[in-house]
Amino acid sequence: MSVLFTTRVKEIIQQIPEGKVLTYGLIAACAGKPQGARQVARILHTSSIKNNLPWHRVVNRHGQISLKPFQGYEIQKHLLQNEGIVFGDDDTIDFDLFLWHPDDLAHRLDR
DNA sequence: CTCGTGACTCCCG
DNA sequence: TCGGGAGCCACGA
Repeated sequence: MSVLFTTRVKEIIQQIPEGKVLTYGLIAACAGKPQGARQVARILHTSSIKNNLPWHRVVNRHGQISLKPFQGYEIQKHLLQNEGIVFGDDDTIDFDLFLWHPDDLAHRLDR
């Protein structure tokens, strides 16, 4: 509430632990804009370089990498696998195992 | 300030 | 089941 949407997005992404992932929509919702998934992607794209964010831990709501092949797809997949995340036959991540569940999410919204 | 773009998501047919 | 269209809004030029 007291901070910018952009700032929140960065904070949330930085808090994602290794071996876990989050979706664009979820991050957007946590940051206060359930419809801002696309903005998360843009913020991520621009801020990941400056702030050195773990952008590879962010995937779309299907549990798949949104990037197209030769556009970062392989890199992200490699980084995730390197952290212990497993991809299914359709390059899908199992949310039951790897989706990050923020503990104090509700509490975080008041910050 | 205005305009174009996009690492998403939802809704319909 | 799957593809196309529309909405969303931050960022860079």
